[in-house]
Amino acid sequence: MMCIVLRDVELGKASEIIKRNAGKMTLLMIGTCEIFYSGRASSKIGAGERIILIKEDGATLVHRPRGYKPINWQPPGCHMETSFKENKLHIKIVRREPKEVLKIIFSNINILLGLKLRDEASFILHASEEDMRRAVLLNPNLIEEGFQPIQFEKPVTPGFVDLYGQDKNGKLVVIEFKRRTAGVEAINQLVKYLDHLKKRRKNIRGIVAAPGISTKAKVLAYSLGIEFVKLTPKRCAEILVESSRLLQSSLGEFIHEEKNNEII
Amino acid sequence: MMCIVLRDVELGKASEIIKRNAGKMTLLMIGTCEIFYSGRASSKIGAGERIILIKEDGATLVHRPRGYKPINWQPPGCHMETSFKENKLHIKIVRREPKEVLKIIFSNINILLGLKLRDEASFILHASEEDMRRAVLLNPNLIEEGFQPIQFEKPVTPGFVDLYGQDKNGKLVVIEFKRRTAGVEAINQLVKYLDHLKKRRKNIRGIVAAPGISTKAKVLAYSLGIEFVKLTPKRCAEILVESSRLLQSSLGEFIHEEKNNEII
DNA sequence: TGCTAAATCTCGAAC
DNA sequence: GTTCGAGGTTTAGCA
Repeated sequence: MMCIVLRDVELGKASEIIKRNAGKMTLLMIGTCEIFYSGRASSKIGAGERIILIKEDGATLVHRPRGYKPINWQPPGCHMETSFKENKLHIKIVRREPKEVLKIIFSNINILLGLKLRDEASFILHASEEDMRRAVLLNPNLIEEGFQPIQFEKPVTPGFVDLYGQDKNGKLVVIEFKRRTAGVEAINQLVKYLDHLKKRRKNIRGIVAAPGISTKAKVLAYSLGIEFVKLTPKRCAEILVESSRLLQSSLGEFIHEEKNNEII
Repeated sequence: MMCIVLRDVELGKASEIIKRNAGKMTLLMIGTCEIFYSGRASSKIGAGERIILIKEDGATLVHRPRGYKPINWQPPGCHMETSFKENKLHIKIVRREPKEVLKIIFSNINILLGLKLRDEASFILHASEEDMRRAVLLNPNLIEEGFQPIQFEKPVTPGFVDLYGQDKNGKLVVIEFKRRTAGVEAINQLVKYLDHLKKRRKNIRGIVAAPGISTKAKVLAYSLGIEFVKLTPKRCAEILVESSRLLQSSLGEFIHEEKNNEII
């Protein structure tokens, strides 16, 4: 990997290097700085030792020694200006719309890195609500015995991951999927949707499929006739992997990737 | 600042250094790795050059060369294990509850940093919804002419940033603040709250104070008799700074800090 | 501990 | 471009 590594670099020189490589390399600075932000909100923080990461696409992160979140940041697509004034290095990262400015003023840089990172790998994430839906389509018994899904070309209501079907008695069923413990909102969302459907057709069962249900949601669901079915995203992921395996015998290599998912 | 800087460190040695300093130093690794995650969801990504940041509190971030968000992460409070197996460096970061595992497997480390960062400065952020509320208290005309706020010791309903008052005709007014364009949820939230209040008292005006309102929310608000008042967090922040200035003449130095906010 | 709502939320899709 | 909903959301404030 091509990279620049400088220790205790003089700020004027750092300014040059940063200017020359902005947008071309990932820049990493570790040193003492003050930070000011103004835009959708405004913030400031006095001098302290921090890690500043400025990516090729302009995305900027300021990390303190603790915590998951950056204390300040700027999204990709920002423009950077640097200057060396009064023995301090000023870095200004500007976003156009909405207008936001992040100003980092270094009084000292301990470490300055310039990196050309190569990373073409594609990221794969499993077990979304859509994956849960797909798993139930593959294995309808996850909901209950005799459940038969009905698929439509397009979901009737956008922004509502759901599944229609009928139970063993032919009664219409609407399922709402949640990847996490279902709260009151989940019940309300389903009820709202069922109310809408019931204008056209009576006698619909509403089921919330989720790994758990909160106490309040349980009470509310009971009072509204909404049912709960325990279904974990993990189990669904397993089913998706399993079905991939079955396909493997006929399809061959396609699955190789999927198998790697079973980690730990 | 005390720090370790190593280039192209042999993986077995890296393992030793990481083990020795985990939880004591902020660790920064730049190199080629594969990553696996399993927990609330599961993910994987093949080999690529990335930046891995492991903080003293266990917070872990994996950054690719582009984008604001880390591709993988682990929150503070995690436990780390490292091992050197089959010529590769394995780092496992484990969260107890919920059970989550992040596995980083390095085939190469270009740069390894160990940092003892000192950062005791306190972070100050302005222009929250609470700031908007405070600005209206200072300058009630922001809502409308003749508006008079009524403050209670404690908010009547927790988890609802609002303000009571009466208009020039003495009618009760409830204001909900939003720092961004108000959507349908904002209207629903206020209506829900008003419905609750109306059990005791009729004739209440509901106002959403926000920098804008979405088309759907506008229609919904109109149909429900909810009013909209344009109010930007920026304007509110200005008012708070202004009022600080007025205080300055009598209070002296307290404001010095606030003035620094006007950056750009 | 559990729940609720905010966040400089970010991100992506649908309209 | 705007709006809307999901997110491994995270985080903070209370009951």
